[in-house]
Amino acid sequence: MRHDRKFWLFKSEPSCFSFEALQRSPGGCAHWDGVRNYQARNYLRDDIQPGDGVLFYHSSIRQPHVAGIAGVVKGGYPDWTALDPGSEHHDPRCSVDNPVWYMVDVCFVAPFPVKVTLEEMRGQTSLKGMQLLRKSRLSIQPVTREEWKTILQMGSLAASVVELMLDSLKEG
DNA sequence: GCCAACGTTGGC
DNA sequence: GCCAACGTTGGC
Repeated sequence: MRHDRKFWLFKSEPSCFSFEALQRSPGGCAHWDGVRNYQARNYLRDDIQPGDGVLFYHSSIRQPHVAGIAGVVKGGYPDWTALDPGSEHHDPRCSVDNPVWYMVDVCFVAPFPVKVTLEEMRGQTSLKGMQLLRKSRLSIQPVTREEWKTILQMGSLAASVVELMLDSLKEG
């Protein structure tokens, strides 16, 4: 069993890219591209590894919530949308030699039988330390194993089963 | 739609 | 390298 798995929360506006859209993507997988914040970039480039668990969070809607679980299948590599003049994420400062921005690949793992809303998370004493509930507008945030387990429990997902699914994702 | 929080830009 | 101005995020 792997002991170095990390956990993350990825934010997305569902009108832009939803958890359901990830599920419908080819193979249930997609590039997590377009991130244009240095702190988030550093996590993508340096820390996020295949097999890591992702809480897929829907932001900027009436009831913000964690919609489900995704898994990382490919660690950080250059985000080519930054080089594409036709992309809305184009960044003219970037080149092949200096990509600046990075992305990872994620795959659908499991939806929450019960969506975990921001409001419910705020009500959980054990989640008081979560970055999401404190300051950050950061779109990629680390999540502790304890926070991960609490949120899975709130959403009626068995953490042990999800870990097995993340293991199998990692193995291909 | 408002606005607080906060990241980025650019003049000095 | 400071910091004011400005832009963006995202909950409400």
